[in-house]
This record gives sequence, C-alpha cells and structure tokens, in this order.
Amino acid sequence: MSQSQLELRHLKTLLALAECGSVSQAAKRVFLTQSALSHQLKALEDHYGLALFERKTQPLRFTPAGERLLALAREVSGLVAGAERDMARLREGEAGELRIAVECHTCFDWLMPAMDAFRQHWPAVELDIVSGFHADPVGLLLTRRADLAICSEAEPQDGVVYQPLFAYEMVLIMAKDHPLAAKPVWQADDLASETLIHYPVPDVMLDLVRKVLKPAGVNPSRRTSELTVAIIQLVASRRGVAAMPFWAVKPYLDRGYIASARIGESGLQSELYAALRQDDVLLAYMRDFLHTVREQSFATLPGLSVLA
Amino acid sequence: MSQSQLELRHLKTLLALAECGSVSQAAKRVFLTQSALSHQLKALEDHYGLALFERKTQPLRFTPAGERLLALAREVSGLVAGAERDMARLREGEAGELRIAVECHTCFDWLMPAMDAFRQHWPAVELDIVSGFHADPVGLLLTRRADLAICSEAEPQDGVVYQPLFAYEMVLIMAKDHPLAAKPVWQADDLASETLIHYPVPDVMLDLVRKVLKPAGVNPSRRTSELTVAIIQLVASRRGVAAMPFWAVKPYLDRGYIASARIGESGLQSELYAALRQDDVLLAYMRDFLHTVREQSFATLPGLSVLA
DNA sequence: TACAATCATGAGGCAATTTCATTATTTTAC
DNA sequence: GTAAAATAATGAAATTGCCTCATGATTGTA
Repeated sequence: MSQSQLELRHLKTLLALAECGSVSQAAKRVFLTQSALSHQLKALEDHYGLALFERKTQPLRFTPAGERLLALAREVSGLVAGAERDMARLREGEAGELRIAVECHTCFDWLMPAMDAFRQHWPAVELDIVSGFHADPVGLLLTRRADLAICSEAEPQDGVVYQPLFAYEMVLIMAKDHPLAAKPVWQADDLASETLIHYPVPDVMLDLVRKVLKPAGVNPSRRTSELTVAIIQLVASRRGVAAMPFWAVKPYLDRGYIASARIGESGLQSELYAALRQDDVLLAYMRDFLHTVREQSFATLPGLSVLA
Repeated sequence: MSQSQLELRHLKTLLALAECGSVSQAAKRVFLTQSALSHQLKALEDHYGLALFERKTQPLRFTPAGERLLALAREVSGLVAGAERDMARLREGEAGELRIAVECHTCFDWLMPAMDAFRQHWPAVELDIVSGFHADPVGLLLTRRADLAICSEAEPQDGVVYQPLFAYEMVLIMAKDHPLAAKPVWQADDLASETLIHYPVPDVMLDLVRKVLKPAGVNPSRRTSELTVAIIQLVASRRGVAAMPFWAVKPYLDRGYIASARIGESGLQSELYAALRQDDVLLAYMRDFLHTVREQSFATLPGLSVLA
C-alpha cells in the first residue's frame, strides 16, 4: 500500500494516458512498460482513495477525479516546460541557428505548427527551411548548409546522430466508387492497371515504389502533383490512386470524400527521424525543437506510434 | 551522476529553502535530513548544469536560475494544493463542521488569517470559534462541543490525537529604559520586584508562572489585560513586564517601542498542538486546516521552529 | 584561535519503481 | 459463438534512486 505523494511523473503519465486512450500505448509514450504504468496508476488511485478512470472501455474514460488531476497536469506541464526552457537559455544563451532540410512534402503539415510554437519559445534562434527537396539531406548537415534534416531512414554516418520522431502508416487512397474501394488490403498486383499519383520526387523517396512495387516488378503509369490537396482531388475524380500518410488523409476519409486501403498484409509503415550533427545533440534549443515536434505531432496527428 | 528529472519534491524543497534561508532549517521543514537536501539540491544543479544559489551567505541568495525555479515552484504549488483539495472533496464531500476551542489569547494572531484562507477553500464547512477561554479545551472535544482544540501540551487521552503545529520562544518584554533592559537573559529572581502583566487566565495557562516563577518560588505582583496591544502599551509605559511569543512582539521590537530579554539560559520554549478526536484525524478538511495553519504560520510569523 | 553552525561528500541501507512472467479480461475476427 | 489478439492486472524479483549516517570541510563568531 504505497503512500507516496503526487509527483510530476504521475502527471506526465496522465497526459500520455489522455492522449493515447490506453495504458499500453501511454506506456510507450513515456518509455516505460505497461506494467509500470498499471502499478503507478493504481498507486495514485490508492493515494487519493478514488478511481481515476474506467478501464472497461476503449478508449478509456476518466472519472471526475481523473479529469481533475488531468486538468492539473495540463496546467502544470506548460509551466514546467516554460521554466525548463528558461533554464536552458540561462545555461546556453538565447541565440542559435536552426536550418531544417526536409525530404518529404507532407512533412510540412506537422512541421509548420511545430515551427510556429518554437519561434514563440526561442525568438532569438534563426529558424529556416532549406529550400528544395534534396535526395541527400544528411549531406547538407555535414557541409553545414543545414542543422537538422528530416528523413525516413537512419543510415549510420560519422558525425551524424539520428533521433527518432514517430512512426505512422501509409495508406492507399482511391475514389469512393473505385471498383476495389471495398477491398481492405491491396497487394502490389492490384496497382498494375492503376495510375499512381505522387509528388514530383525521385522514386527512391517514394516508399510505395521502393518497398512494394519495385520488389514485385509492378510498374503502374504515373502522374505527379506538388500539392497534397491537388492529389486528393485527382484521386477523388478517379484519375488514379495515391499513397499517403494516414494522418494526412484522415479528415478526407472522415468526410467521405475518398476511400482508403491498407498496403500489404501488415501495412506499409513509415518512420521519421531527425538527423543532427553529433556536436549539436546537446544544444538546448535543438532538443527543445525535437521535443516540440513530438509533442505537437502526437497531440494533433491521428494514428501515430512511438518510434524506439 | 544522477540524471533524474524535476519532481514536485524538488519544488517543495526550494520553497522551504526560500522561506528558511538555510539548507538545515529547510530540511526540518520538509522532514528530511540536511544531507538529503544537500544531495537533492546538488542533483538539481547537475541536472540543469547551473548553480541555483550561493551557499556562502546567510541567508543564502538564489541565483537567477534558482529564482526561476523558485517562481515555478510558487506557481505550481498553489495549483497542486487546489487540485488535492478538490480530490479530497470528491472523496468525502464538501460539507462538515469545524468548531475550534482556543486556550491562548495570542493564538488569534495566526488563527484568523488561517481561518480566512480556509473559508475560501471549504465554503461548505461550518467554521466556528468556541467562545471563552477554557482551561480544559480537550474536554470540549470529547463532549462534542468542539472539533479541534489548540493547546500547548499534548496530554495523552483516550480517543484524542495531538498534531504538532509549531514551536516558538516566549520572551520577556520591558520598557526600553528599564534598568535591566540591557540584560540579555533574565532569571526568575530578576522578576521578584517587577509587576507581571498578563492575560486574565488561570496561572496554569501561563507558562512563565508555571514553568519558571512557581518552581523558583518567586511571586511578583500582577496586573491583567485582555488585549495584546494594551499589554504592550502598559509595558512601554513602565507599568510592568510581560512574557509574550517572540513573533507577537517582533514588530514592536523592530520599531524600538520596547526591549526584550530571553527567559532563562536556554529560553522559554512554547509549543502548540492541535487536539482532535481520533475519528476525525483522516477528515480531509481537518487535515487541510492543519496544513493551512502550519503553512500560513511559518510563512508569516518570524522565529518559528518545527515541532516533531 | 577555537568553537559553533552550516554545508558537502561518500558509503551503505532501504524502500519505491520498474521489469518480468503470468493470468485475467476485453475486443476483434472469422 | 469461438478463437485469436490485444489490453490490463498482479505478484515476485530486481533495479534504481533516495535517504541516512558518519565524517570532513567551510564559514562565521566569541
């Protein structure tokens, strides 16, 4: 019967729990085991003599007591984050440079809000996006034309460190009245007679082509577009199909504009890493930026999962 | 090299540190050893890579980094306290009864502000003071005419529990031009030819008489007054001397209205306890009231010390 | 200068938290 | 409806981290 008092650790757990809707998912978010969180939550409930949430539902529902503690967690976590930023600035100064190289188009969806938040917190750090879509963003790091690169693979390289951001599933989208719209899982062959719509980037940067179509020897006809919304429009108008992150198309799926399918039996998983120069890993504003990206993304994008 | 993150425990330590001005005093306030706090603070400084305060001064001075964390602590502690009150209300309900029996006049100095704060937090609890100064306030508890008694000794009694509040020193006050005004320590004999001014209560409730004068067989002439300010006036006008809590007379000492002396070599220590019925010990509003009293008193009264 | 008070430090003990392994329960799929 | 999968609870073992103890260093004071 542990009688330990409330700690910030507990509040962080509650926040993760509210965002994930399940104990096991929340456990991944705070890098602990499901068991640890189960014990921790039970200890909290014992401490206050109150149930904090109903376990029999999915996603779980908080009780009024749970809601109250959750409200505290929300109030406190912002204050703590602000104080810790100030501590970092006191240690390392206010200024710095953060030029970001981006390799994927959809990244902008989550990058922009994160950059906006970051600008508020670190007004003296020069924040930039390195223009163009480079096939080798990591090269830009070493030649000091960028300070941070967003990439989908962590290829070991001297002097470069990869920090996991998050993982998500790429889904195939098609018109609602597409003949195969009801098929929940598509295989490479199903795409043989389709038109594939994608961003105008080299094939190596298209996971669907590189990981699925090429290995299967399937080569559908192509069409490109720069803008996500334009691709959605083309798909809805039966001009072809496209592979998109689930979180990018969920709003359109919910409104019934298009249909979606899983790619391959176990789905096409995508991962995102931030690459930094080894020397910059400990920079406070760098760490804070990555933290902001993760926080914001998990809070706003549906279907994300934690990346080791 | 501990890398543990910030916890509420650390913030509480910083608050105690700011109020006490020394690590060892703060340690008593949070019921830990000086060593524990020293380790804890060092861990914090290591964690942020910043000094939090200068140890070479008395009272210690916070660095800007320390001030920043202290500010966080102040913001957060209020929020946490509020949430924990709400949790208690959720568990036990809003209402209750809290009738307080008081045995000493000066208690009102700290009791009133505490009661005001409490009323804000527990509007549905009936808060009262049991009128008159009873020689046996604990009796009122058992006959259910009071729910809490303030007393200066913890005499064991069935069904009654004593909770320590705080300890302080009683000092002798006299006119500034009193012949013995420069004497730093008075003994019982020094009072033989004085007039002792005190509240109109039985001798057993006067620590000076019971613990010092009676054992020494000294019996000075007396004069009584109901009001603290009136007693101060009489003392300043050379009508006699009085024994008062240090914290009650400090403002007058600072302004030079009167002089003070220690009573006996090691001073006359007074203690205050709250007596409750055993059954009420776990009542949330009761615990919160006692907590409020301690917090408020330590924050506003000078020279208090912790009571085991 | 010595003494008292305060603070720092390292080692050791202990308790709180985490993990592991397993069982119970709920949800999903067929 | 049952089987399989996912999720949560539980107890025991292990680890981690915190606190205390004992002692030495430092600061302020008579």
